[in-house]
Amino acid sequence: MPKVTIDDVAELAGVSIKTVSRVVNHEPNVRDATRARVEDAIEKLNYRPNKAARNLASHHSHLIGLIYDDPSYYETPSSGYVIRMQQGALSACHANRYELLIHPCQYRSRDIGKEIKSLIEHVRPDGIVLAAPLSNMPKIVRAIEATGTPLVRLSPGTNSGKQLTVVTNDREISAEMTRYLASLGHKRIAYVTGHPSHKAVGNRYLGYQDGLRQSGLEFSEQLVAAGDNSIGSGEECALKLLKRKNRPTAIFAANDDMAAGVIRVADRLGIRVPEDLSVAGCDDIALARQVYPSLTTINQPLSAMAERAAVALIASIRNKEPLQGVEVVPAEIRVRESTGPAPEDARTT
Amino acid sequence: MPKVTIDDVAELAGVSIKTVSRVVNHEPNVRDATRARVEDAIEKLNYRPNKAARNLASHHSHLIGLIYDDPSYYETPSSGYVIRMQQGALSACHANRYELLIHPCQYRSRDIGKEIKSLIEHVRPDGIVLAAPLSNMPKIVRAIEATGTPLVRLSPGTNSGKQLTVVTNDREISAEMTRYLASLGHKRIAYVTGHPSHKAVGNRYLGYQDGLRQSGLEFSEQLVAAGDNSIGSGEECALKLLKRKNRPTAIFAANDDMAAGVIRVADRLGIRVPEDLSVAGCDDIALARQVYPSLTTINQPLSAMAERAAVALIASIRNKEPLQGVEVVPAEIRVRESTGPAPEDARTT
DNA sequence: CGTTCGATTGACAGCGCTGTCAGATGAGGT
DNA sequence: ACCTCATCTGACAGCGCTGTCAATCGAACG
Repeated sequence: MPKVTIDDVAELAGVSIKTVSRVVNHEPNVRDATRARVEDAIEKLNYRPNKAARNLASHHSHLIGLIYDDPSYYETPSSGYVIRMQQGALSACHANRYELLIHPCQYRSRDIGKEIKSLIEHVRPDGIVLAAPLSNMPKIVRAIEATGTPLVRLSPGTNSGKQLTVVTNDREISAEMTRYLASLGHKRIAYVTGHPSHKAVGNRYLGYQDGLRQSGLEFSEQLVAAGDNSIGSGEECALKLLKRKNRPTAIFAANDDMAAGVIRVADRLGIRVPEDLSVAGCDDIALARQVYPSLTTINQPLSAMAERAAVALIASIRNKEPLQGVEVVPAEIRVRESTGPAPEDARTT
Repeated sequence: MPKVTIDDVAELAGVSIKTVSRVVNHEPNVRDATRARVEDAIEKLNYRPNKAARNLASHHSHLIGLIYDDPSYYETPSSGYVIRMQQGALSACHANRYELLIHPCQYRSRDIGKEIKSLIEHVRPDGIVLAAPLSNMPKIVRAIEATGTPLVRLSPGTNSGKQLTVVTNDREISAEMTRYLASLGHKRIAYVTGHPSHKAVGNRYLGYQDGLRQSGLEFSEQLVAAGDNSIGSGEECALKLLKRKNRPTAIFAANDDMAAGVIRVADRLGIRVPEDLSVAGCDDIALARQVYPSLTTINQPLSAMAERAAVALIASIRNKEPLQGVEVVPAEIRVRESTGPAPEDARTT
């Protein structure tokens, strides 16, 4: 691999190195003919710009940091979460000739603030994407802000405001799911709430209520059971809801694990899904496709959100414009086998 | 954040910048007193070396690439796999002031070779860790070799030899698991094989046979069923094995998914685990801890393997020594609830 | 045909560090 | 006191690129 430098390209193309630099960096003010000549030379020589030199001269690291909660401390589900975010962030970075540096971290550790600050000082990324639930922890957000590195937060529960925030439309899409169930003829649509500490999950509950209202159905505490996001809690809630004399014909759970629990209990009780009972979840985890019947659910556009965050970050670095506001990446309903028309005998009730 | 350069440190410490550089890079031939003085100055000024400048001057990128098969094309299980490798590689890199660049890729894509070559030429990592199953694909290995970048392969099925290879002791540990079952009094220990294309899984089968021999038990085709690594195939195999008149008292499956299938079937058949039947798996996926009873299994030291690979890579870059041979990272047996003493009435048979 | 002004191009000075190599230093031996 | 040799230290020349700013070009215009 004989090293090819910008000088070689400049010589072959008969221009100055500065012009080559302009072409490589897609800068304006290069005549088309010149650009073409330079591109030819680059092609011929198989020239690859040296990142270290570029970084040194430009005072940019061309690195984006993705900081998230280390999933290896938990059970699997969260690892899919991480992978998808990485994917989105990676594709945004690569499209812009940036690199992505991943940094899982344990927010429990006492010195997490110092740790992150030290990480940033050493690596000097040009920007940082901070994933939930870290995006909602003041200690961490402050540590990053203290370094002055541009920051985009993903799905923070609260909106502390300074930086850009990328969220999804939890409430609206949950309302839509509820309306979808209503449109199938369901009158008694129950809801299984999630862990109260999880903000997004709270929004889903509000969306459920919106959806009922929009469909002309009445909200009733009788049709709500409180889960904690686990499969087990989904089972308990299902049991509670399905043992009622006037049992619901549809159950909407705040996440897929609980929805899976509902299906499991229905199966045990001899209630057919979706003929006798429609079940809907939220998150579209792999499990949603693996259970039988497969689960109608709401996807979480994690990849798209991370991508959006990285793109915004890079754009703001380029334009030297500050990063602010809230960006919404819409989620979608994935209709699968677990939902269907309400049973005939329930439609009039 | 006023930028602190090496010159500032040199001035404060009253030495030349070269000496500061020596201290920062842990080079020898610096008097202890001098080193201490410089370290004080670094501390006082909160100096952080500039990576770009270092990379440029040293002709190293201080980057390690981790290339693996993009898990987002499959169902979840593999994402845990990726996370664990990332973890191991990350910790090795950070301990040595290297950064890790992740690169998921789809090996199906026709131009995968070119893609990887181009990636490497652009990024110029100092070394590459190549995960299974990519580590076993000649097209990919050749593409990397063509760039001249040092390479370490994880668990390649075959040993094409040139580069260092990090593997685990599949065969030995499977033999140990078999002996463990035998030591519990089991005489009829069945085996569920995995997908034949998967090399590691083949080694496990050999280990099973070794284990039987070492325990003085006879190998019998009657006690082997052929699965394909899926839960479903585990169920079929279990059905086949457990319907035999002289049914096995222990079943060892080549992976956890199939072992989970075995447990499920046993449950359906009213066979108690572990009282009537011991079940062992392999891989220690999250599922192994989630099923009831939890699964005795063999862990896959993915994190340790990736860490070892990165450490070896960095060491070889430092010493400019070539990288060769095979390194074995031992796996361990995780005893959980699914295995126990053989039933009394079977111990003599 | 001379001017004007934006578009295009190039000369040059670093960016902050490391490799090289020569020079300084000092412990130990004579 | 002087020499030797291993140890320690510093001067200096880049690494390959980008930012700055001045120079040049050329189409439009009077």
